Amino acid sequence: MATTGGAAGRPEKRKAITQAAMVVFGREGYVRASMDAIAAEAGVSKRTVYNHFADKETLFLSVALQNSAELTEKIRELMAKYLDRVVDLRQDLVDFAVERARAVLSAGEHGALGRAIRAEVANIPPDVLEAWLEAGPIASMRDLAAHFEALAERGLLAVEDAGLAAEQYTLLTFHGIAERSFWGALPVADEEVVRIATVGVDAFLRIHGGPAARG
Amino acid sequence: MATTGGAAGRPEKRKAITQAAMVVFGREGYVRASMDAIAAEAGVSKRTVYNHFADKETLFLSVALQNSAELTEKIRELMAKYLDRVVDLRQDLVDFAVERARAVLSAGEHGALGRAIRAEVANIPPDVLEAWLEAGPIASMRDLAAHFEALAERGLLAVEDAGLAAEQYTLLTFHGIAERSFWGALPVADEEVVRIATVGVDAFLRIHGGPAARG
DNA sequence: TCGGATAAACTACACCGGGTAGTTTCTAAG
DNA sequence: CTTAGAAACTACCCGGTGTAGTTTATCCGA
Repeated sequence: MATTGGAAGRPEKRKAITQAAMVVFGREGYVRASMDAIAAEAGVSKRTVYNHFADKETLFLSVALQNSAELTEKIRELMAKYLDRVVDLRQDLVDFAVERARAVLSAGEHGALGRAIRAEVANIPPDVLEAWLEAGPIASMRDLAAHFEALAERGLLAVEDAGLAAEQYTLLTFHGIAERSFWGALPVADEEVVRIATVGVDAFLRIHGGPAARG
Repeated sequence: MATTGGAAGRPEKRKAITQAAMVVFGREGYVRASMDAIAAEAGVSKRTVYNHFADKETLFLSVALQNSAELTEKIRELMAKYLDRVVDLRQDLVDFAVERARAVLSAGEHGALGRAIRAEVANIPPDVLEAWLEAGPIASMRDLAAHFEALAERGLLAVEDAGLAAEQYTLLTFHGIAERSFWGALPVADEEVVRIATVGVDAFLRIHGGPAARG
């Protein structure tokens, strides 16, 4: 019987499998990826893969959730680094936008799986999709909103709806690049990332710039 | 020999095939879609499909380009309707945003194929991808920029870079919904579309509102 | 205007090669 | 005795081709 959910078997093998699954699913997408390829990438027999995960779909969804949580954590660290102790608001907002774009879209790593999920959205069970959103994009948005709230209390931003501000910041500084690079599938020049982030922050500050930021 | 490029065979059959291909590719995605399913959907034998299109990839790319051009034309009409003779700027910008979102994301139709392309971007020949972008998103952006330019000359908008304004308008009024619905894969309540468009336009006018729009 | 000949296009169906998910069997090692 | 590895096996589906027969459009002669 496959130990689909709980931790079973050698943990390091399981880790190797999930890591390999992220790589292969991210590179090939769900449909194209084969269990043989994942087993090979993990340096493990296919039997072992099926000992840890019931089937292809279970493996994919499991890895997707894990990846989503990891990325959220990484972004959370970036926020702590750039938005906790703000001195130069505009510069810090630009730096965070750039680093986030790099973290999500830089070749292969975290964003690739997100692309696979977006491609498969119609075939993902609603509750799993919900969980993925909650652990990923929604969580990041909440974190960002909390930071904006704090900045607003310091008078650096003028926001009545921090959630809305977080969304608009993300749209203006990130989604343009994400769309242009097709969520990391195509490379984007780093100067382009910086340029878009800068322009986006300026626009954002026009909307939500606080008293201290208004000319 | 397959008559891949030129018009050959019965035109109505060819039309039925491209139409069916749009439906099936849009619903299943490139990899999952089978040529059998497309032939069945078209009410045509599989051999006929291969008489009109050399192979699956050719059919997909051909249909993608056609679809892209059609959608661009549809959006162009919406711009003509809402942005040619503007009287109430804010209302017209909202109306256009809502109608565009409906046109692109409404269940199944035009946006579905775009999703398939975004999923396959890594496997699409660069020159074809370029052509798709040029006939689709880039063309629409240019059209919108031209309209903004005209509005700026009337003093309704304050834009120095109309292209940038067009992008920001699109981000603020459209991409939020597109991302939330995964480009039409999941349904979105119409009130939500209207709400996001309205909020987006207000933000946009904070950035680029012209003299006549400033309080 | 009509009726059949002709050629192109289409259909139905079997078929091939290749690839995949998932299972099983057997073997080795800790 | 438990766990994993290797590899073969099953059952299936897909892209694409070959073929033989059928439909459809076009044209030509009376």
